[in-house]
Amino acid sequence: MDVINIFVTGDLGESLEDFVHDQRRFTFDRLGPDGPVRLVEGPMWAFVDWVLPELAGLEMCRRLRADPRTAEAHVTMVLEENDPDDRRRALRAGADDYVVGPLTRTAVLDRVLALQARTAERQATQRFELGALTIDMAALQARWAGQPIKLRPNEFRLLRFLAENPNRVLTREDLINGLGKRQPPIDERTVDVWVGRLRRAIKTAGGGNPLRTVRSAGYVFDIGPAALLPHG
Amino acid sequence: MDVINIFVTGDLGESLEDFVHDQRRFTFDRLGPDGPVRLVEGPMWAFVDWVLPELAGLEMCRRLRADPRTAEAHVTMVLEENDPDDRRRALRAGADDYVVGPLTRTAVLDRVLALQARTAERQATQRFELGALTIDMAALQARWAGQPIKLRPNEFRLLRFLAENPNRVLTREDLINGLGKRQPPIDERTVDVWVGRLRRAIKTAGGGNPLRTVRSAGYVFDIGPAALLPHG
DNA sequence: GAGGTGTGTGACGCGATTGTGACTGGTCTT
DNA sequence: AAGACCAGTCACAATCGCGTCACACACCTC
Repeated sequence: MDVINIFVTGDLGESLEDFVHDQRRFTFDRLGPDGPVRLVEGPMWAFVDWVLPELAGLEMCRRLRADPRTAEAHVTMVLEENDPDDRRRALRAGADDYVVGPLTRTAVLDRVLALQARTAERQATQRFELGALTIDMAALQARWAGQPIKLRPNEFRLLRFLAENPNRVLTREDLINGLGKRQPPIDERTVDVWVGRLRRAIKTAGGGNPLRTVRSAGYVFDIGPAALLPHG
Repeated sequence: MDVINIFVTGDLGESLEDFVHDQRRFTFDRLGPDGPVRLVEGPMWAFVDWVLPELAGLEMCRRLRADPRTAEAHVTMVLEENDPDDRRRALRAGADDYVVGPLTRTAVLDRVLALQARTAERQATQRFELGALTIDMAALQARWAGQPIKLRPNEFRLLRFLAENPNRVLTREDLINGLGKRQPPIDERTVDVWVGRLRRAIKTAGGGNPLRTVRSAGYVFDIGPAALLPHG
């Protein structure tokens, strides 16, 4: 079973316990001024308060990055206010991203699961599943609930690229670049046709429509974080 | 097309010209002791030599940070040797990072493109959590207590801008400018309609009303204890 | 070369989005 | 109490964005 180690500063540590969700075990630990209280194996996620009793959050952030035991951790800075300067400082101090507080259990799990899904699925290059959809990279074959989807080469590449970036709006430009079609230059509206054809192919195989249009922006492959969280 | 403006000190400036790579246009300029020779729009990247003919690199670095025209630039210090003390001094003087020279055109581009990609990735995963409200910039989606809010493009932009400046009264003019609608000129009363539509959308998703009207002034996104609670 | 498949593009039409003017009701001033 | 001022809301028209289709062209197969 996967183990995901979450470290938090501040009060949240007390109210969280180890538990299992979705085939993964989560452990929660406190993060003190001298680093993690306990050494662990596996991926680490750290949530660092902007203001700490003994130490500024930025300094904590830098220490995490400098310490080889924690240098690889994914660090999320917890801001109290949405100040652009603070955001910039946080990222510069080594944070990978940030949320604007207060930090709740939902916020933590939401964040970890969403980013986990995004990065983990991408690394399992051979075959990955997103809901009812299965994509087999080796066989160049996609299935919906076991039913094969008849896809043309370009449609498969499109589906693959969208599925590799779930829950993220990809502009038409992103998609053109992502499919490696920069040369010769492609009209952005052509992407609409690609998506239309892909949707029809999935539908023909009895599938739903995981591709959401975001007006005046692009397209997303939707797998809602709400679907991952039972308690909501 | 994206434009990336690169400023260099020292000799490199002569050998570089504007050119296009990877769908982006790069412009190269010299950085003199009095700052950039030319004013530009768009992101700026500065490469500062550790040793300069007229000026120490550290001092140049501080000047860049102090000058509002260049305060937002991404500053890379070019070191001759990999001395830890120098690196620390460079970062403390305001540099964002450093490379160990000599500086070649390839080094510059690699650096800029790599950092570009990383910050783009980070910005793409940005997410605010303001109490019950979640704004996911990657998915271009807002949620209230986990419940998706159905927003039209303009409403999303408005919510985003308000949430980026919480607890601050924004005039109708601020909002029009903040959404980038200076051209063609927009009637200020139109903002009232925007706000009305946004409020209704949040309410439809089961949310409260974090948008407070400030009579004869504008609107505020309220992040008070009351507004934070679901159904507040 | 004939037939078939895959793909990019322009055109068309529908529905969503959005700015605006008008009306309503509330609040403050005198 | 009357008037001035201000914000919420509605209906409507103009515009915009997207889905779709038919077609042209580039391949491949036999």
